[in-house]
Amino acid sequence: MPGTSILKFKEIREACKREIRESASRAGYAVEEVEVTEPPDISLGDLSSPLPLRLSKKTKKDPYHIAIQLKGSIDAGKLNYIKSIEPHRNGYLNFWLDFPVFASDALREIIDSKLEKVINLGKGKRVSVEHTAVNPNKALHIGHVRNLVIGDSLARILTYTSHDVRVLNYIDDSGAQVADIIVGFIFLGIPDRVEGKKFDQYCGDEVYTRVNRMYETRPELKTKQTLVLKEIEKGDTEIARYTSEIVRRVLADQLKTCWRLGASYDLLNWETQILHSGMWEKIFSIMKEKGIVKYATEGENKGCWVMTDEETGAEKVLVRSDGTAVYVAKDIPYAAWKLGLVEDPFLYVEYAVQPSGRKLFSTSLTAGTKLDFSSETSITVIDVRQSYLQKIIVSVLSKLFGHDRKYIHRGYEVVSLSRETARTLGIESESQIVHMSGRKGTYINADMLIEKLKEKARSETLKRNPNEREEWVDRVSESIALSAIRYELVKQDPEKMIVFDLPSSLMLQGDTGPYLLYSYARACRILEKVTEGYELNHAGFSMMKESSEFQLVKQLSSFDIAVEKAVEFLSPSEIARYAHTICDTFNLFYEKTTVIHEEKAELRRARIALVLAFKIVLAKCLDLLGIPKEERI
RNA sequence: GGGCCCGUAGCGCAGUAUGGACAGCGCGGCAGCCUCCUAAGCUGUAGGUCGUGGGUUCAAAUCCCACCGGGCCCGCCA
Repeated sequence: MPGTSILKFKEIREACKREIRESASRAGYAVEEVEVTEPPDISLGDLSSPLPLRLSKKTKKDPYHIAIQLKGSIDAGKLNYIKSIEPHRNGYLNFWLDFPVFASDALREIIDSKLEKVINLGKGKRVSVEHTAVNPNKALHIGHVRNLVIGDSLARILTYTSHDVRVLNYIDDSGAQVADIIVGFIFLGIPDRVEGKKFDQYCGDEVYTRVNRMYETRPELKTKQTLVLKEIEKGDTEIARYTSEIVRRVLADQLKTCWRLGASYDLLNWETQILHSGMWEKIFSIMKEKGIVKYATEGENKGCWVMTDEETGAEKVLVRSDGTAVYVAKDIPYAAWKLGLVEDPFLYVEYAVQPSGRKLFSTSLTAGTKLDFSSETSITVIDVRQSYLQKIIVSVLSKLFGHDRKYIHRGYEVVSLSRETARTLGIESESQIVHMSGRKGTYINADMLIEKLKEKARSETLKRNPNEREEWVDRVSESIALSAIRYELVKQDPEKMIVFDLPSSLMLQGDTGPYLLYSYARACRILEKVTEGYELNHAGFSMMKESSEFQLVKQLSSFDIAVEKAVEFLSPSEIARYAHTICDTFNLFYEKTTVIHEEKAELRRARIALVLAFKIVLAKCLDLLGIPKEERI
């Protein structure tokens, strides 16, 4: 088991907290939590505590005097890397780092470790992350990509922090959306083969939308949908087998997009198999025994099995009067399976080896081997519109099994379209935003967006590298396009809606993925030209004068703090923002100083170390965000 | 009717979880910087009643209450 890896900056901050607490206690103040933050300006020090301000509240003493008092009782010998401590008039206790000593040690631990060692936050805990889960009747649109990018980044971050991660992709192969395209193929004679277009796009763009338009003019078609759904639920009928074949063809194309976006999975969970596994019947009978569901003998839900919400008293139907389970009810056995709370009815077969090299398994009820995909914690990445239903699942699980395992809904807001972008799809709207709709065919397709981005990246790349081989240009354009789309959809707080605007999403400058790649390539190009080694002696760092140099060292040494936040809040955007911050500082450093042309050898070698450390940290961020790296763009 | 989320510069966002030192960044505007490690970069400038009103506090974008605006959810659909 690897030890917890803590970088220098956090270590120093924690040491300051401890020593301030002890100093306060020696000075006669009882203190529990000590806050130590970075001051807003470098002239105010490297670390700072507002504790004197807080103490003045209780004691009614002048905070400045408390600051002086605290400084007096601090045992400076216990604080490595701290050069000086100064009380500030405003009531802060400010700390200055001994920069040359700090910088050389901080960069050494980054360079020596290459950040390859995991950060041991998870202690090997088994966690499942479910993401993507696109209905297998259409191609991915940008909303699905937000889901994928959040989920995939989360899985990468959790793996890096020593969680034992299993990535699940749920395939709803028995839902109405799939039934719709089957209705189109079987009852409307729409061809189930297409030339010159991905099959998933064909199904979504042409078949699904067409069938839904026809429902409006020919309502009797809905009975065909019901028929198909019944057949799928029965299983092993001609229609069920045909549906399975279509679903697999759609999924194959969807996975191409997912893999292209850098995602990979461990397991495909098929809804039909969950349906046919008998898990629901078992759980349903336990729910009946425990009184979690009851049979409604009167009222509007007469003849249904319902669950009552204690808070509101509202009834939620779980089993219809015809005996079939509703959507959320089907999710309950799956959720219980994820957490290993029910006997696993599945066998597992290898479905594919993914481009990442990772094996992708599929559940099976008929053949395969026994494997263990259960987890102590399950994370389901699904948009906020599902919050209510996800809450029901949590509630049922805790009533059934208690609270020793965690079912977490990682919600995120949807991606909608700007009015202008909606207009390009032929939608006129009064409001500022327009929601995408698969049924209506109003969405931005993911493959299309990647291609547009790639095209733009290609022309920019050719401008800068006119003599490069096509193969190289193609690879770099692809990486730039992927960096753009992944960063765009992950940088924002998940709680906030993304209003997608086509022209601005095609931008390759500013706060974008390509900016990160550009910064990375800049660092690589410097290191490529370096003809000597780096050096981590104090002398070189003591010659540094630029604030960007000080800032960059501190920021690089704070990498683990960003990772911890990302894990704590299950929010990959923390890493995206951190990556952007270090790039800003690096580019400032690049403008203000020179590395290979620096004449003073010691300073030059210290700067080489700084660039190298930057490259290592940014590379790790890009890995965690699933963004491909290029040494030159 | 009940519940959840969002509201910070013209536009898009960070900062809110742990209240604290002048509210930051990107795009767009204007003015600049490539005989020098990639100008997909950098600098300067203009631009803000932190939705509104109250409250708590020495101190509020941050905490509490109310209200306003926007989005979403509350189906024997999935």
